[in-house]
Amino acid sequence: MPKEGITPRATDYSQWYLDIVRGADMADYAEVVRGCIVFKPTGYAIWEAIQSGLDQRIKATGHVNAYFPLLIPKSFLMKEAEHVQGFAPEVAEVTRAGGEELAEPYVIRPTSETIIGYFYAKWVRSWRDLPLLINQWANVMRWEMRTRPFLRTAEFLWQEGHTVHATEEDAERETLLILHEVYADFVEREMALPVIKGLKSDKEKFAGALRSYALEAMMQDGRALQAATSHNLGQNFAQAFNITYTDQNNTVQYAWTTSWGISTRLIGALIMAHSDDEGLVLPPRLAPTQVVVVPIYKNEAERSAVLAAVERITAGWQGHLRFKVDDRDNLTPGFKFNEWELKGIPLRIEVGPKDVQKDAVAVARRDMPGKAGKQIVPQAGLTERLQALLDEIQQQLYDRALQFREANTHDVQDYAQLRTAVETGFARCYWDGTSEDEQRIQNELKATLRVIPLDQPETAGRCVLTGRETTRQVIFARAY
RNA sequence: CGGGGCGUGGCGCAGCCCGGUAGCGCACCGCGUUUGGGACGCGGGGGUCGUGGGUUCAAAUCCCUCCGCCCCGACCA
Repeated sequence: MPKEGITPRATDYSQWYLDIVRGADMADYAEVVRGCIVFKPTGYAIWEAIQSGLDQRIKATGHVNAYFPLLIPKSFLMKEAEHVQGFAPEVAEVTRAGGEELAEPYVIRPTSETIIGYFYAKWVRSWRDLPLLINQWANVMRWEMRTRPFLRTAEFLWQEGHTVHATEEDAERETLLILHEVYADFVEREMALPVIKGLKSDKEKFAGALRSYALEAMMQDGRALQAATSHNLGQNFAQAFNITYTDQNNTVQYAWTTSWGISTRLIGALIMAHSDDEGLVLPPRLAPTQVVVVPIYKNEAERSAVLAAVERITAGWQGHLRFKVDDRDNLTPGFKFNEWELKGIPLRIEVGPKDVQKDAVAVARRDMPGKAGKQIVPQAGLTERLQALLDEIQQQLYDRALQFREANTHDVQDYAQLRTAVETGFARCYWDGTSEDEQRIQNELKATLRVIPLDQPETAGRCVLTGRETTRQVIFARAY
């Protein structure tokens, strides 16, 4: 049955998204600050779960955390030609402070390559100082024309890794390590979101990078969302900021740097990949609360019996399950069912007088709304059963998203097929065009070259636009 | 930045055309009855009608100004 206040996806996908954000109580518009949102506790808890999973992987691959200033001298931004062109239009500036006009304005960081580059130039002297592997968790600001909660906000939270290496090979290895071991591993395993790993085209790469790698995911409306990026910056920033080291042969060399990031936009991806017309659907491994218990009773005698049973049942859960008992007395069970569905809690346990009598509980799966996902199970062995169910749900969400992506990815041979394919999903095709050709497709079809997958076919084919033979296959799609 | 829409209790809206006591639903507070899929009754609180100006005996309503927000595009994580 349709949820009150949630526009069905089929009616208006964009409105559905906004309804989920509001309905699940994840964010509030920061109405007084253009394009910004308040991350409410429910939404912020998801970010904390993302942070925790990523931070572990970042550290496990040898990186450490640090923190750099929010404000960057404006001149820093100007030092890398492509970089300034890419970011200048959307930076906010601080021109006054302490009641006086500043000699040099600061920009509020849109990303930190420049300020970090400045310090790295000071810190790096010898080949022995390399690699330098630092990550920072921070907020950044980009004055975007059009904003949407989580997906694109003027201020957003992210992590940005910035590393320095002695050789191009080392920098490339780092860029790919992050893509595979940190980002793809996290997004696929924890968020249950299948991704296509690949390279960005020159047109789409990060402003100032040599090469950008990215993870692309498909949302339920068939559009692409870039879930993560990892950039090999070459020597561009090393030259702009004079990051040099003395090698084993006593020769001064420019270093090679990388940068990589994941942002609160992932919360938007999470919503759009898994949720349904009943509300948010959270993958169990990421869900701040995995199990909610709703006690049901009619009178005081039943109440004490049921609550005692709940106490007994949940006693063994500590350390095994993240759970919550909804013992609010002023709301009906039906209201609670709807509320927790809206908030995406993976499993709901109902404990009523009938269950107490039978030493059973009712278990409802969020990924299978309605009767299909509801069953009565014995209290004995419940903890293990719930853990197994959570694993099953996690897998189910991943499989479902992957099937959806496969079903909506079309191999296209010519322009007419490309046009049709990007209306509903990904178009996979051979490509030998230029940046100008990409621009033309963007103008005509509103689709962009999302990614050049790392997995490439053995055989050659004809470019969807030019007809030239090529071995390079790419994904075109409309994107968020 | 171009195109469109909207500003009225916390939220969603009606009222405006045709000027005359600011209203409805939800939410909120109190009491009581309820509770296995969004409970019900009774009582109650809360609004500079976005801003500034003008017309008028009288403006939420008519005229002008400014501001803000949302949606659709181009730009972007």
